Amino acid sequence: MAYIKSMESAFQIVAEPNRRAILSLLALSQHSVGEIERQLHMPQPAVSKHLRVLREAGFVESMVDAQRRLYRLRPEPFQEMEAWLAQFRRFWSAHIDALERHLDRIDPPKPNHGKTRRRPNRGRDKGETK
Amino acid sequence: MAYIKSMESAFQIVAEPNRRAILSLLALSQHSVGEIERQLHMPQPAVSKHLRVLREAGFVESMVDAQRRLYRLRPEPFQEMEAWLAQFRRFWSAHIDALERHLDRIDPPKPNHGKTRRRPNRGRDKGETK
DNA sequence: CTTTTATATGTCTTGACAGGTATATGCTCA
DNA sequence: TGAGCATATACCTGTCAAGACATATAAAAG
Repeated sequence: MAYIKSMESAFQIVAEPNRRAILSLLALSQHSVGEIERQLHMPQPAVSKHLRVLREAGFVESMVDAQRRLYRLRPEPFQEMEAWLAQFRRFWSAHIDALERHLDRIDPPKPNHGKTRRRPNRGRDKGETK
Repeated sequence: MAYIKSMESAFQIVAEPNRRAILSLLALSQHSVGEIERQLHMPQPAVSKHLRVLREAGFVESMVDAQRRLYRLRPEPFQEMEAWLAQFRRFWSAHIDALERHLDRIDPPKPNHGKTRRRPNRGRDKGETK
C-alpha cells in the first residue's frame, strides 16, 4: 500500500531490549497495553511507542477490545530472522558437534537422545581473538 | 580504557546492515580486511571499525598473517540469537503449518518434500492489524 | 454530560553511533 | 634503514532514536 515504510531490518527492531521484553511477553499469550505496562514496569507511553514500532515492522498486530487493544505476535519477521541466521547454522552446528564430542569425553556417552545428529568432523579449533 | 563494555545484545550488533554483510561474507570463508573492503565496496576504516565491534561482541576472531589479519566467525553469538528466537519458533511454525494447509487447498497436495514436518494443529487465525 | 479508564501521540532533550578524513602502528622487503 | 602496504585508531560531525513528560483521543461508567 501507500506506506513504503523505510523497511528497516527485523534485527534493528529487535535490537531494543524493551522491545525484546515485550515480544517475549507476547510469546506467552496476547496482552493489553496496560498489562504489558505493569508486567514490565515501564511507562505507558513507552509501551505504546514500542508497540507502534513493532506493529509497523509486522511483529505484532492489535485487536480492539472495548477501550483496550490486545496485542499479539505475527510470524513473518521471526521467519525472516531465522532465514538470515540459516546461513550460519551449518557453521556453528559443527562447533556444537565439537563441543558435544568434548563433553562426551568427560561425561558418559549416553545412548543418543535423538536430538542433534553427530557427524564425523575432525580438527579445526584454536584461535587467537586478542 | 578499562571500561566494562556495556555488553550489548547480539541483536544490537547485527542491527547494522554493513555488519550483517560482513558476517555473511565471513560465513563463506575467512577473509582479510582488504578483501572485505573490496568485496563490499566500503572504506577500510569502516571495515576495521565494524570488525572491532564484531570482535568485541564475540562474532569474529582474527588471526595474524604477516601484515594482514584474517577474520573468521565464532559460533557463540549466533547460538545466543537462536536461543532467543527459539521461544517463538513453536508459535510461528504453527502459522507455517496453517499456510501450508492453505496452499495445499489451492495447489495439489504433492507428496511431502521431506522438508517441514506437518503437525495436526487446529484453529487460531484471523487478525486485524490496522 | 462528566468523569474515569485505556491508549496514542507530540515535543523536547540527550546520548549513541556510523560515516568521513586524517593519522598512527606495525610488518615486509629492498 | 627507509619505503610501501595493511590495518587500526582518533577526532569530528550529523543523524536518529529512546526516554520523560504533557496532552490528545476514545470508549465506558456513573
